[in-house]
Amino acid sequence: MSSIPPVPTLADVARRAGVSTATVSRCLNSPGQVNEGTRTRVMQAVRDLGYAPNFGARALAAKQTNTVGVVIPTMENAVFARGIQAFQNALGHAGKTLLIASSAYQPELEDEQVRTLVARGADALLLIGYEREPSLFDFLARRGVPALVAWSFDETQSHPAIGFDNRASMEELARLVLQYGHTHVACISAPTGPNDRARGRVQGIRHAMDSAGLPAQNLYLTEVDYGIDTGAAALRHVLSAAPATTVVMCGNDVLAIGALRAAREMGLRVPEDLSITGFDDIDLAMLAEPALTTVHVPHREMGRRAAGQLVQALEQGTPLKSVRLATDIRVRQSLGPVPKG
Amino acid sequence: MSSIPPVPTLADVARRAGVSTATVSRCLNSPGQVNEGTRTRVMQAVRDLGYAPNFGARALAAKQTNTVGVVIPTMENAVFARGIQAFQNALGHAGKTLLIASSAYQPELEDEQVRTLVARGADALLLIGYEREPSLFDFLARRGVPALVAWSFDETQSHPAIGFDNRASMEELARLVLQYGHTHVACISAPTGPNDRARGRVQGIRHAMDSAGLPAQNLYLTEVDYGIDTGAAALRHVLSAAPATTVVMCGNDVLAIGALRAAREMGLRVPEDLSITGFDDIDLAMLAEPALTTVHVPHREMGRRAAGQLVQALEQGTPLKSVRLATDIRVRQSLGPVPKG
DNA sequence: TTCCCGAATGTAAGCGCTTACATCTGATTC
DNA sequence: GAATCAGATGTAAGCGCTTACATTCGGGAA
Repeated sequence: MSSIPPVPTLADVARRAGVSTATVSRCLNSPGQVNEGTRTRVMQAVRDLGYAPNFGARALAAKQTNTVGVVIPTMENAVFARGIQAFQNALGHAGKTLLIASSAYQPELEDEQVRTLVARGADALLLIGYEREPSLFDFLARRGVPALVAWSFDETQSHPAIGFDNRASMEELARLVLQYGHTHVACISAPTGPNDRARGRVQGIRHAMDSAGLPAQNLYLTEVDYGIDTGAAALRHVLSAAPATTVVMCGNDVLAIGALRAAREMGLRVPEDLSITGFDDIDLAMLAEPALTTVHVPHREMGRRAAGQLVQALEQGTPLKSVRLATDIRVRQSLGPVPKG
Repeated sequence: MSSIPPVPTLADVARRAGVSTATVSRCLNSPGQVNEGTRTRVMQAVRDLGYAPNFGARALAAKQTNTVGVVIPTMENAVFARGIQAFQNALGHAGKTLLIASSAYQPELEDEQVRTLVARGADALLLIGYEREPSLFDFLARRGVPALVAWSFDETQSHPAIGFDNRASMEELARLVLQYGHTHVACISAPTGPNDRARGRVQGIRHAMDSAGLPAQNLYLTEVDYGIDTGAAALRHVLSAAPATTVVMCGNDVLAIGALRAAREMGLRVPEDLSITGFDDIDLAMLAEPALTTVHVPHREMGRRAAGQLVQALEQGTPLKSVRLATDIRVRQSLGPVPKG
């Protein structure tokens, strides 16, 4: 592999520039401390040799890796891709690199991946949602790894988080739905078991209906995995299991798009025969036919600010603070009044 | 921060289990070598102490980080998100972690990010497209870092790659388009300057037209940045700059979706008044109205196989091999015959 | 001129782990 | 019962870098 010319080390550079390794190290890390002439000589040697510092050695000696980890359900969900892209950009500007692990929505994997990321040298972490073993947070605290929860915000939770209140946002949308006169609501949700975000959204609907004096059985809830096809299948199921349904509130836009497609395939007009809503406001939401009424979430801002906080925590030791971001309802064509008759 | 109980080290575990550090290390890395009784005792100590290995030390001593890097234009493009997600999954199964950098399509950033990734300890790399300084490949070779190009395949290039032939795939689609009788083609492409994939696609169209005996000026080419809105704007521009156009071939589906939207806004029926095609076959392509005729690319397979090759290269020293993946045309409604009259 | 001080540089001690090699144990063989 | 051997474990030498501390040197103050 690394045949004749072995990878150069700091010592090689030092020898070539006629200085000590300490000076080379200083040139690289705090150039201000080094006399200009020396510095140019050293940098030349670095270039000549094609030197690049050894990561492990640097991490070991400096006790930090300049790496931040994130555990994400999946990048295939545009919602995460968007937020994480912004997160990564901001991190890059601060000289940090992103380490990614994905859990494929399997909760038992999540905790393990957090540990893996820490073992892989993550200086700080971003976690999606609160849902994890308390011992995990202990572990992170003990190791001094700042961890910020994102995509969720719940004032009853103590861990610092940046996100929005899933429950309140969905409740707001549900209120709007009820104003349109709907009384029989179906909800197609992602599995709520291991997912505080999905759960919060369902609670929001429940609460809005409750406040409006509608009985619990007027909400028909079904849980399916993430996907367009599963959303489509769920719509068919809902309409046969709860035929009185006049509006289907979906836990996210992808499910809603699936539902929309199924409705079209079944010959139902949206919103004349059936209303459908989403959550997230992905690009697709606006492009769908009819365009989807949904909850807009500031994913990019969330990613950017999450990075900012983590970088500050790492560099200045600033403690993490919870931030609640505002969401807003995007009223488009997929929601309409209750069909007459 | 890491207050009273300092982070435990291998030595702490060894002491508690009453063995040497070597034994603990072996328990962790090759458990088979250790007597079962000893192993349970050690593992118990590991758990009691909440020990997790120090990454830097491990990397330094073992000379590898089990980390693979990728430089990606952006995760917000579903095409990359999909492939990278599959890549990451496969890597995870092999015990490797993914390090991500994104270039935001800025070529000058790319090379620097490759170096950063290497300095951050990436054992191997995945690069999108061939387009980079030759010295970069030298650098990687000298450091013994296997690097695989993805999303492209070009037999005239020597570097190992896994991907598809952008030129040939687009040429195939263009042939189909010409069969429909179109003679005045417009192409909305991503910037071809720093992007061999975009360039290949344009060449494919050129070549098909050439073979069909159509003059070069019958192709109107415009280049715009990635995005739905830019695609929409480009369509308006194309139709005013080249009014004879009867088909718009877009360099990717996102641009095509934008074009579709603009056409709708302009009151044009697709495909009756104007045909539009895409490339990539993202989810959106099938859901659009009308559904998009496009080139289907096996992104997930590409990601999975890229991971496989890199892992093999790392663990068995298997040399990287170029793989050409097949694409196929998905004929849907957005392409139709030339409008009469 | 002598002394002191700060800037520039050098010296060397780890950082926590892996691993080649050495040692020890008990079973197996003759 | 001695010799042999394999399996289990211990010893200790680094891996390449950062950084506290030591040293050197030149110039300004006294």
